[in-house]
Amino acid sequence: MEQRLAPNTKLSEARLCETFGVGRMRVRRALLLLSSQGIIELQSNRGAYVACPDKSEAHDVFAARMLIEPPLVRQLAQSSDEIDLTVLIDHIALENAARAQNERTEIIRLSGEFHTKLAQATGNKFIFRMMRELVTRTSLIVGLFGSSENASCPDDEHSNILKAIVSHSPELAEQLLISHLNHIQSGLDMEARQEPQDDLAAILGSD
Amino acid sequence: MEQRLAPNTKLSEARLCETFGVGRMRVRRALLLLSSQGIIELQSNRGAYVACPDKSEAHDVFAARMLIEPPLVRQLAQSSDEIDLTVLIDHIALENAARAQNERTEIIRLSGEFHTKLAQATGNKFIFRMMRELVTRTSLIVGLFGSSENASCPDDEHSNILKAIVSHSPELAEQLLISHLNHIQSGLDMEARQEPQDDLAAILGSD
DNA sequence: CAGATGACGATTGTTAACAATCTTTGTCAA
DNA sequence: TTGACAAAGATTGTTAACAATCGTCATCTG
Repeated sequence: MEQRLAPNTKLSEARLCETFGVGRMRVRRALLLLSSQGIIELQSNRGAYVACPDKSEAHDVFAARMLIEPPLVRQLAQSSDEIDLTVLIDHIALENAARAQNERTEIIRLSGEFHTKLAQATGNKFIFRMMRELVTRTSLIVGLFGSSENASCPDDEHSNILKAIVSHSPELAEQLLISHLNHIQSGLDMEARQEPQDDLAAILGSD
Repeated sequence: MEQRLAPNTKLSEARLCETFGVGRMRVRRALLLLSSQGIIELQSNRGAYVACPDKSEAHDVFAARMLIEPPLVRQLAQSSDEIDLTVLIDHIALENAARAQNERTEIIRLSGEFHTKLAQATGNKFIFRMMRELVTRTSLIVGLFGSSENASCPDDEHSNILKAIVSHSPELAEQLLISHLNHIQSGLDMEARQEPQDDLAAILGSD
């Protein structure tokens, strides 16, 4: 969930085994699950490779989010009384703290997590799972195509969206989120893809 | 994809092995994938059981579909020129044929597939995968809570939705789909759950 | 007789050796 | 030098035996 592995990196079973100190069975099981989530790609008899989304896939991810998230925040804004949003308020604080200290990695992670928690706030397991998958993929894409500076979400758009939700302004919340997604997408440079550096442990936390 | 297994049925590895004539590895891999899709539930050291959605899960599934599908068909209706809808037209024909011959199993299967193909028509891999998962879960639920007669989708609502799409009527298409989902949901009897009969091969087609 | 206890059988989880496939490297010939 | 070909090495896929866990049933005790 942390985006720290160069796309197309080969994940050899043997290496993963000794890295995590587990048997090959566990590794293979984890790889299968990751591939079912589209995070890695399993090539028969050739090994596992970190997914490398292309331009078209990036477009699809944002199209899917543009389809789901606006109605989602609209719904949240309509029924935000029965819903616990303290988690999100705390989350905004975390984001600000990370931004204050300029911890780029943490900022990116938290930026994605905001949207995931937004979905989680609906209390709907399926909506949550769908958004988590889309956010994960978005992180991959931002890591690939994002320019170094504004790779994270623009400063306090999250805060504004949350404010619109708690103040029961569905239209405003929806509009802010649409703008937000557009900002993220337009912050990408679809041509020159840059390689992030390695760091195994992060993405494979789920043994 | 066929809903032919009583929920809570235990899927023993040994039995699956000899049923499909494959090694235990293949079976375990398939079970893991099915569990990641929420179709079965893996209990540690206790085996795999067909998922048994409860009232609350059923509610969540329909809420999720209600969130996604209306914007989806609206979008399809707006941009249906650049999109190939012949698959869906053919599909309607298949549905009618099955309905004419009163093949209940086939009707249910095709009814779900209509919605999946609707998502596929967007050409968006992620939207397709999300809808397929939701439709699969819906099939489980309809099989559990659906009364025997109207378990399938009402007669030609699919046809009307498709017509609205091809005639570029986003609002109409959206409204028809909402009604359609409501019809399905209100056709469920959330109290008395009835047991479908067994039939292994269907759901596990993906070895 | 009710409940607890322990052994047995069945099922799942794991490991390690084996087989199959792919990649690389080295050799040879054009 | 370049290309094809073949052998060696490395990696993945599979199988089968072993270990661990769970459920059941019989037995024992209060």
